[in-house]
Amino acid sequence: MTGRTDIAGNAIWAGELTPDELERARRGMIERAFAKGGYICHRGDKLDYWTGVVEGLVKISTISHSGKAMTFAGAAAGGWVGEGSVIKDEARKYDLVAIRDSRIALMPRATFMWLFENSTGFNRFLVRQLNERMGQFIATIEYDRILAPRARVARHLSWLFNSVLYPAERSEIEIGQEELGLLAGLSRQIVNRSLQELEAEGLLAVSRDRIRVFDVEKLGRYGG
DNA sequence: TCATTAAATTGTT
DNA sequence: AACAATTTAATGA
Repeated sequence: MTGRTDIAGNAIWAGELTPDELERARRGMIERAFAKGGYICHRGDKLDYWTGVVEGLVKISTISHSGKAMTFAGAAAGGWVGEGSVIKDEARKYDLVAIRDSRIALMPRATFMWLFENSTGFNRFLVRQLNERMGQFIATIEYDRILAPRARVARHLSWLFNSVLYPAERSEIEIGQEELGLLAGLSRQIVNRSLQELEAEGLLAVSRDRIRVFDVEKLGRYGG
């Protein structure tokens, strides 16, 4: 950890790149630490970096005109966000907030654009990711008003296990109930009750700071 | 290794 | 939001 980690080499898109491209990606890559509650960027900022979560948990959110906080998505370790703003070279349309102490990888816009224009593998990754997120946003629109808290918790959880966004195979994730509440836009109490209900249905098992999922498929379809 | 205490998280109201 | 119960981490005998 004192010597610098190979952020690029360990990134989920590293496998899509040629050795040459990967070497290029390594250049200028920065890693920064953010404390719990810290803003990685605010809406309106012009952040010239593509952002990856090395360790920790981040939420992508904004404050609506009515003053209500709204979370679009969460990003756990291994997730990368913000390519839209980087590609279009425009200000961020949302806040990036660390929900817990996190280590964030930053890829300079110049590097990102080079990969974007030269690496087919990198583009393959981007298309997959954008396509996957599109599906999530559509789901968000339909469920946000309609579905019960239980279903919201279920879907947010399933997203954290999304195999496209987080290729690493795993059956459990380190996340507290308060953190999950921040992601889903629900109070800790509601999350607690919802998790107990989902557990009673045999979809998952909760323990301290940890949730083990038995049926990701079912969670994703929950209530829909 | 075990016991004690402090801190963080979860369960309830 | 407040409070109790539970789990974990840290400390020291």
